[in-house]
Amino acid sequence: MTARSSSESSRDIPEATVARLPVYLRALNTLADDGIRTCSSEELALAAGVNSAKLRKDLSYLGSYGTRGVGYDVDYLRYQIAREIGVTQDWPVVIVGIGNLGHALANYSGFRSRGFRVVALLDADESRHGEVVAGVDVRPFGDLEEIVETHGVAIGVIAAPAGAAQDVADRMVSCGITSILNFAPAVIVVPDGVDVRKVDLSIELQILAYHEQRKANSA
Amino acid sequence: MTARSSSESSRDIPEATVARLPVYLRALNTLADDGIRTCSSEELALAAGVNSAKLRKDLSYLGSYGTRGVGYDVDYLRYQIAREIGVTQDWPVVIVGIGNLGHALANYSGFRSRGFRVVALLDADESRHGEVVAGVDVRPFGDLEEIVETHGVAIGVIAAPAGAAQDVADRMVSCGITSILNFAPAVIVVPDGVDVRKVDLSIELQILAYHEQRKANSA
DNA sequence: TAGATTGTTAATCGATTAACAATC
DNA sequence: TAGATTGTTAATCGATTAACAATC
Repeated sequence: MTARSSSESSRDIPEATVARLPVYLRALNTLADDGIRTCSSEELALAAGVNSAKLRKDLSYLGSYGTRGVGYDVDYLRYQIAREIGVTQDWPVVIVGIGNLGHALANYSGFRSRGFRVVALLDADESRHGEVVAGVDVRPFGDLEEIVETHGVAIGVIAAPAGAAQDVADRMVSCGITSILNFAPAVIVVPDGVDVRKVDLSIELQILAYHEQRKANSA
Repeated sequence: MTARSSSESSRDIPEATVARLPVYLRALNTLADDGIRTCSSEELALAAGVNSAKLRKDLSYLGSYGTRGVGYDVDYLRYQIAREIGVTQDWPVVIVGIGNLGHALANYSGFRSRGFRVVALLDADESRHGEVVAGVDVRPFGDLEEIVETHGVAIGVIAAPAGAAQDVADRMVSCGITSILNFAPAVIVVPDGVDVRKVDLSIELQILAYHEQRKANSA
């Protein structure tokens, strides 16, 4: 009775599928770079490192973009996935915290090539203000609101120390940012409607250590 | 009939649980730093950002380390989780590729504090050999085998460009490395018995972009 | 038409969660 | 004993996968 009417065809794509769409997009880009114009689900699955049944199931949530007996047109599927993810548009982002990691992120070419444009680098350390990193000015944290408004920033990246992460997140939210990528090794709490994803470098190593330890024990 | 006999009590911890153990460990460290000596599953779950039922279920795979009616001893549980993960021991790691990201990883304090010791930084670029980053020498990629043997390295980190990732992984595997953390935006293929985890910075941003786009569409 | 490959079904598997008996 | 909180059960939910009908 309360079905949302919409001209959009795709609805409720499972989270696990959403997380894999960028992987498929990257694989398609690689195939395109190699001059491949058509591929089967088997070939694309191989390039993406997943099971082909899973790939077809995932793609079926987007629509029916393949041709039975033939496969997928690389360029066409690439465009459809990019559109679905939203990377056909430009996403201005701000990075807060310009230590080693912030530096690496600012220079990361993978952002720009996928429509993410770093419009500002913010740091609490006054001595760094005015510095230029990767062609972008380092500015005071207090400029956040102005920058968010000027550029229509919806996505913020936290590369600040753990102790500052919650404060940074609070300020981001109050300025209107609704998506946060958190590299600080700290849990941050945000209101409903704000998405947070986190990347914790040492957690990934710890997961490997766990399995490594088990290998050693069973040897 | 083929049950493995072992003095170890914990068996077959689900992957989803393994991935959360480091999060619990971090939360416990934070509590300990705040001088808190005992906590309930509710309190720890809050600090870790998970549901308390899930936390208790997760901990139950390790054993029975709490006290009904009382809660968990922070130090004791911390030790048990650290032991289970394997971070009570020292893990020598090598990092291959010393660009911006490799630089940031080499300097990342969260590694050392959790028992991961960067024993070498390797780079194909000869002009960087001899350089010292974060107190560690940058050495030729060809030294990998010697370093792995000398230090007993089991874990390798790939911070090289995407195009080099598979080659680096192959070399790591042939030198005896059995766990790889891959930061290169490329799928790498390894033999059975070798664990790979990957961190792709731009994929996380793309997942946020997808949700951001949906918020905009439904507004 | 014959061969190939998609898109979908349905079975299985694993993860989450609320509820509560056990017990400190 | 009464109150609190764990550890476990069982129900639910979501994700994966093999198999195959649909169809190019």
